[in-house]
Amino acid sequence: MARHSLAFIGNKALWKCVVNLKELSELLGISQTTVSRALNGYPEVSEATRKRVMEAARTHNYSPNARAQGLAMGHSRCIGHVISVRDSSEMVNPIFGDFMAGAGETYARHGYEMMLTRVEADREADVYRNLKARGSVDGIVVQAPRMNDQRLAVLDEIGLPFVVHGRASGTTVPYSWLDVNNRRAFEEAAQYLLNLGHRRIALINGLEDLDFARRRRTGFEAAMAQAGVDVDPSLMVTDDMTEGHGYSNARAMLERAEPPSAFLVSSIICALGVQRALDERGLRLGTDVSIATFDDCLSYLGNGGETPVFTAARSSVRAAGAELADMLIQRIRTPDAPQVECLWEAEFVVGTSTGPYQG
Amino acid sequence: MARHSLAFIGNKALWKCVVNLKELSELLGISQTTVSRALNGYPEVSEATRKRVMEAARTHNYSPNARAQGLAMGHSRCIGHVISVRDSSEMVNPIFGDFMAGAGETYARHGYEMMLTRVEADREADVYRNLKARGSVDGIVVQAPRMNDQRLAVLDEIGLPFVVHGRASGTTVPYSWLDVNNRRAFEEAAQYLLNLGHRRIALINGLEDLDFARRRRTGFEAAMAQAGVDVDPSLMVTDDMTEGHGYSNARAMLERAEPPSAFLVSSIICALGVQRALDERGLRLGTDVSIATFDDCLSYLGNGGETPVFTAARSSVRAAGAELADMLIQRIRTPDAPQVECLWEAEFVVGTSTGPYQG
DNA sequence: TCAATTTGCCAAAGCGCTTTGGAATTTCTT
DNA sequence: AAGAAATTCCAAAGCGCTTTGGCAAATTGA
Repeated sequence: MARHSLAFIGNKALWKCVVNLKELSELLGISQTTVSRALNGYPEVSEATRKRVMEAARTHNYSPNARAQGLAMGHSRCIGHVISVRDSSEMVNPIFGDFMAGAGETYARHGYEMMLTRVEADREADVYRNLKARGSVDGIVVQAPRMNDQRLAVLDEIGLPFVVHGRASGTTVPYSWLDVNNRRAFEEAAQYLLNLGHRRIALINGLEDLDFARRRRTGFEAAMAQAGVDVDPSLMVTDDMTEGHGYSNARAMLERAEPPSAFLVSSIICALGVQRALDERGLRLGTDVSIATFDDCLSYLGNGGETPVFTAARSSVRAAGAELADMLIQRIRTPDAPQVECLWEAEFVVGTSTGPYQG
Repeated sequence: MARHSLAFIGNKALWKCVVNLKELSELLGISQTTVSRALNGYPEVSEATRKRVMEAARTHNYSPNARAQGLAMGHSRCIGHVISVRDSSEMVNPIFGDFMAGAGETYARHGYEMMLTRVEADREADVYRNLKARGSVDGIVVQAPRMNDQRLAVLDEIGLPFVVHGRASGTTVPYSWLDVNNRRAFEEAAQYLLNLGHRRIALINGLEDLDFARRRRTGFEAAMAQAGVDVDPSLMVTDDMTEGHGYSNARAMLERAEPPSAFLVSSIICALGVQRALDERGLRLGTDVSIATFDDCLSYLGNGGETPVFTAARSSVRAAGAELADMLIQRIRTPDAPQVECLWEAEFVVGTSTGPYQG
């Protein structure tokens, strides 16, 4: 057990950056108890000594050992996030970085760290069990819930606090969630396209075992039904939301006898692929063919400015990360508080990617 | 200290998922020592008891508490990654997700977790100090090193093992790194464009306080010089690598009296923006104007297949993550081993985004 | 056969922190 | 001035694990 030891107590020759409570207390000639209390703001210590202690802590660069502290206090001050990778596609969700940046901001403010685990998509439950058993995290953020997701039941059973980004239709356990009103967003977007005169509208959706994708389709179908337009099932595809899939699906549809005049797409990345398919056929975006999309406000894909490129239902995934982190921390602090449910409406913005149907 | 306690030892009514070593040993009527040794594969325990112990551990869902284990052993089995956010741009690096997925794979195989911290780009050193002082991580992966990056000196000083994704020109401390040969990659790409007859070639680079961006420019300039072509400084920009910046920079250049006939771009995301600028002006990609780019092989931006869209220098950031994770674990295990330096050559692929210069 | 190993197990110390239950010391009452 | 009440501090126990140093019992050697 190589522990960096103090060469000379009372001398200046302290080991850089590794002072522990015991050493600090010896240095000050005060008990560990008092030092600990002084640093943690307990009232049983005079302001004079508190000042002295805090100063010493600063000059000697003391920070309590996180593991020891956690062991003593029974928590880890750590939140678990899980990257699920489907061995089939190996795709990493592009929203991941922005979501984490948002969450990380909140965590930092509350003194939490975030712990990441990568796992194959069907073994997530094992990871949760393990994180709980090892006490590695105090809570978990569940991303991309699926239809009838059994993960929530597992988390509920093992008693690990969690919040969900999205919702999981068909799950019976109670849980806190934050979601965008995906149904409504896509209904609205579809209505907008319909109002422009489009009838053959294609839906390029995410994988429909994901709950949000299913909701989006529902919204799309509702708008179409309301307008009395039949949905051509062959114009609805569900696929990984990559640029490549946007391209290939759009291309296939455009090659058909009756190509769509508008596309409703699940993400900007995917929409860029659709756009490429248009370009390839010499179709002008917003004139010959329209695209509306969902926009997660990814930081490297700005779709803002005066006139956005893409007509879109917009909701910041980064803000969602920040808010969910807050919700989880509340949940951890007050486990008996009622579950929180939070439905955000997407903002619909009109860009240059849509235009009236050209007879 | 709410600790879930065992209701009835010896009875079936064990608290789900929370058995500790002591309880397990009492359950088995064996000392903690022996149970611990049995589970950790020490030889001082008979095969019979080992079997018995391991079975009990499995049925009772026992996993050692990570913090207690870490405290006793003096490590955290945890690797730190830092998300730097420049308050100016607030951009999250889009390669982040894929890099983490690659690294996570390696970590999982070796029993490490990854810990994420978000921090403003100029306060990274503080975070490193804190991670070290609190003992939160056993090592760190440094991403996106800058010119004369002082972070490496800090890490070296505080004795926290680290590896670097990229290199930091002007740093004096020794360190292990893995980098793509960015200079060469851009030299090769520029040469390719030059061989196609292009002379007015624009460089849309990343921020040049980042080391890799500087190297890319060097490569570009070398190729131009070698071909005897003067570089027009106004055709070289350095900016955040977003789609928006790709668009706006390309647009500005295309509006000029003497627009470039080819673009050399720092990332596919950025290249998509350039492409948009071309479309807007009715310029055909690969015919009227050529684009060559760097391709990090992001999982959601496939540029593969028979004929890639973009002519590109290609190197998988995911593979880099996996390899760097391996390097760091080696470094932690054998701190006295010599530093490892690893230079990967990008693979140059020809796509449809480039074509001969149209006099 | 008896000493010398080896085998299989255990009690206890320690990792660095928090917190309980006092014990001194000071200050306040009357 | 003496007892009550704060105030200020401390020793020690405990969080759940690993590891040291030993002690019996089983095995071996001559």
